[in-house]
Amino acid sequence: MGQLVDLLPRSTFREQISVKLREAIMNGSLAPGSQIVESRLASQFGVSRGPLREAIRELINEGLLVSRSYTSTFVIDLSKDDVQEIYSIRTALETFAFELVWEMRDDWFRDEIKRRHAALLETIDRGADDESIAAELSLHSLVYEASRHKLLVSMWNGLKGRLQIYWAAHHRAHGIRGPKRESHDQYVALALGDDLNAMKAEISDHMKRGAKVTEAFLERP
Amino acid sequence: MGQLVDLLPRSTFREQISVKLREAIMNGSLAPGSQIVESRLASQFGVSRGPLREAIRELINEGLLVSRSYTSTFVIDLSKDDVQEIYSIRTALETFAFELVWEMRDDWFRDEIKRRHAALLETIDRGADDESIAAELSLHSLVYEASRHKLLVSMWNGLKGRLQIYWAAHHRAHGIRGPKRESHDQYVALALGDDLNAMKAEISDHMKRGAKVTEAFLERP
DNA sequence: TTATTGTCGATTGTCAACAATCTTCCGAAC
DNA sequence: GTTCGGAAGATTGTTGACAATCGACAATAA
Repeated sequence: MGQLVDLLPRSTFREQISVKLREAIMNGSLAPGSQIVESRLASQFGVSRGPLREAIRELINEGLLVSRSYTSTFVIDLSKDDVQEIYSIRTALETFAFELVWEMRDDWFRDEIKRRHAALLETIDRGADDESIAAELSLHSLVYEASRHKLLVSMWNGLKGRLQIYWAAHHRAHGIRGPKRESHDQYVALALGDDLNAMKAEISDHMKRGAKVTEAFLERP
Repeated sequence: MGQLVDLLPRSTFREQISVKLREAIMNGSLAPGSQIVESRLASQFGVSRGPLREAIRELINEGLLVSRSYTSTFVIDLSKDDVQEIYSIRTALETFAFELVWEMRDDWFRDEIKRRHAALLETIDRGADDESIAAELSLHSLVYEASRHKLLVSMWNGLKGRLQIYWAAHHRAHGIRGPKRESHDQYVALALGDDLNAMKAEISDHMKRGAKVTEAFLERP
């Protein structure tokens, strides 16, 4: 028997706030380094500090906020080392994901990777920077999703959040453009091909390029 | 300049509770699958539900507890798939850690790995099961610590917690002994040697053996 | 008997007031 | 001028009461 009506989205304030907060950080309404004040945010959201604090704790655990006891809470501002670490772990995790997926690639996988790549190209052509970032991350997410490895997916989601903050904030601050049009041609071609080692090499290169570009933001005066 | 005195351990209730709770889960006072009731725990700890809830959320994010809105929260009970996933990710992460560390291994690393291995052997000889588990995890932790990769360390800590719960609980439940005496001879020897590929192969084998042993617990009637 | 509805206890979610802590700044002592 | 101390303000931490939700069981009607 099918679903007669949609499930009502009954969720707690904590859940709603944590997604709203995440959005606000990702889209730059809350800039990296800016201070979070519980009482102010609570009244903005129209809730009390209780559920708000729990949502904040969630983002702290995800590494999106940092706090000092009794004193203050801030949106993270990634350092050069942090970015380096994220990219190096990404290389390890995404390589592992491709190893898991390689023999399981099916029509759905092939169609979906083409679809997400096309979506990425479309946002680039439209000049929609923020959407390009999301589209690029969505393209990379595919292999994690396809791996059916829950732990791996959750680790990737953690990294993804931090990368997105970082990119979005710096693009806005410096007027830098999103991903280049041809940046994922090789990645997608190899992911559809039959040479796993070439794919691994491409992941490694791709991440090195990404780390370099991203680091460059930080060296601006 | 070094640290003159220890930092005073002035911490919030939330912090204290979260470590106490983690301990209670790890040492089996709170068995896998058992229910957590906020009001009961709060009065046991002598605090109100506020900070307790925040501590619980922390453990939920770490994957040690699960909760259903408005209904109940439980200590996790790992499934066969979960264990499989933990070991497979461990293989990827620990391999990556050895790649990072390999050329940086120094006297401290060599001394420390021998020291931790000796400590493991000592607990095994004493028949101290719980301590053996901690000692084994401490031995494996070394390469993560030595990598100086903060993200990698934090991911490992997440896995470590779940593994420890799992092992401790099942050892208690089934009267199974801790790690075998010779289980890490090869691992330590290769970590001190000069063949990175052999080390990687050993990690892969080691994890496969671990996954097998651990899974076996689950198949008991 | 069986399906439906109402009720009740248990548990988690939310709130608003109050406490503890940290930082800043100002004034006094030297 | 510098250092010390302490008050004031800002922010997070904690509390106890109250609200919302869920699951089970009893009451009811067909």
